[in-house]
Amino acid sequence: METSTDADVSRPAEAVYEAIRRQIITGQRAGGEWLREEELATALSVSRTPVREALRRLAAEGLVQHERNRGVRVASWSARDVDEIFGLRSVLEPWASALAATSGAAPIGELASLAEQMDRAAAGRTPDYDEITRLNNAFHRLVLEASGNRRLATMLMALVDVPLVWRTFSHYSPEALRRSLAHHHELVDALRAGDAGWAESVMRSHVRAAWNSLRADQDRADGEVS
Amino acid sequence: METSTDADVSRPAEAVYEAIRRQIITGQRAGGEWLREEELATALSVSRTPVREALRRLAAEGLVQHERNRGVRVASWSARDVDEIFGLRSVLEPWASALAATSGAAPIGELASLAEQMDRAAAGRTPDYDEITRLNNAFHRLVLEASGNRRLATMLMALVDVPLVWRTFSHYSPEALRRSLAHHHELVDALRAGDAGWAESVMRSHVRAAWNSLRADQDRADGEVS
DNA sequence: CGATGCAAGATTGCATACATTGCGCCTTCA
DNA sequence: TGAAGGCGCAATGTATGCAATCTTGCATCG
Repeated sequence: METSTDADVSRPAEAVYEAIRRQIITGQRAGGEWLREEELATALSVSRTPVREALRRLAAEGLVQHERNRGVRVASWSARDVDEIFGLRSVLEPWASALAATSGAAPIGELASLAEQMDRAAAGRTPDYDEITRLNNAFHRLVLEASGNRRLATMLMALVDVPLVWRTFSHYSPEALRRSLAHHHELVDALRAGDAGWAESVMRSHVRAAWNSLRADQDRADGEVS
Repeated sequence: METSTDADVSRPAEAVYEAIRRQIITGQRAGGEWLREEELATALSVSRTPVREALRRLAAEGLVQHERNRGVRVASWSARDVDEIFGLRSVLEPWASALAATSGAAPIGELASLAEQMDRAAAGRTPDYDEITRLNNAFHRLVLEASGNRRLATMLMALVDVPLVWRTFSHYSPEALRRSLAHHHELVDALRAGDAGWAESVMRSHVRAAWNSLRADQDRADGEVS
């Protein structure tokens, strides 16, 4: 599923995929916006062929929607989508955490370091939400990989990346943010202790708290997320 | 994820996708076998373009593996793959069943009918495994759709379809087969009763029993599954 | 004035031609 | 005789051209 980091940019198809993906996730492309093959091709200095390939791939991941003979448009997310994604995450990520706790493959040191870095990024008067998001993603990714189930990791990473569009952390209240950061530390402790039940429970709290923050924010702003 | 049934065959790309998929699932293409674009194109009377599109799609679903500049080969499944897939199913399908029990969207009548048809297909001296498999898939598909979570349904269907390669039911002992069929009826009852906990539990038993049957068979035959 | 039909433009879908990469085999040299 | 290097074939990756389809604007008719 090749998510954001690394990837061989030397091949056009890969570079195009990364470029378009980036534009969507950073919000440069609004939800519902049409992605024209020709336009992207000229902008990226390639032909339509690799562009088409990238778009099909993004469609498979759910970041764009493909309409036959009409084109591809950036996916727009409804409250239902949020519920579906967080529902899945609230089932799968706790399980992944439990597996990671007993697999012995969890990189405790790295995870602890990431948790601390997030603390620093959140300190001060104006939290660096982009940095927090980046670190948080890396954290979750490591946990998933430590589960030992590659398919689980692949499926979940696609789900975890999608919400990037929502700038999740910027919706958090200061208190919710502090709690979220504390969860990370607690999860590290649970993993270090090899306590599957504890790890599972912490992660479930973590995901459901995030879900709730987003939902609370939606109720105020209502309507489409992206 | 467009699985087997329906789908517009009028468009070449779709027809090609279905054709290749069918060849893999029916076992006409062995695991590890190379799928040459040119060969498929001439065999299906289209150009390489739609063939490439179909192959990329199959790669995204995990049915084939793509090696850069070398080609695409049919995925070969190890014991680890079996564990990963059934591990995921044993977490997600019970949850889907619980959702279906309370959503009120479960098509009880259809499900009951499918369960009975499976009984008939399994009766007699020589069970019709292909028919049982087809009905079983339809059954699981309906349950997933009734969960109301489209992403969950999509993700799981890809997982449920993959084991078709393994001819799961032909590995069952007569007793295991009877139990599996009984599970279907019990699940229908649980759904009819709207008892989420019961539905979840039955489905978990169902999946884990299937997992065990496959594993027992593997221990005897050992080695690669496909 | 509104609705319908049609035609032109735009865009995707497919086919084909060219470029690039990887692999195997043969040659050659130590 | 074995290993290293290069050449040639085959297959994928990319570019481009053509056909089919959809949208849109305008003209025409009721």
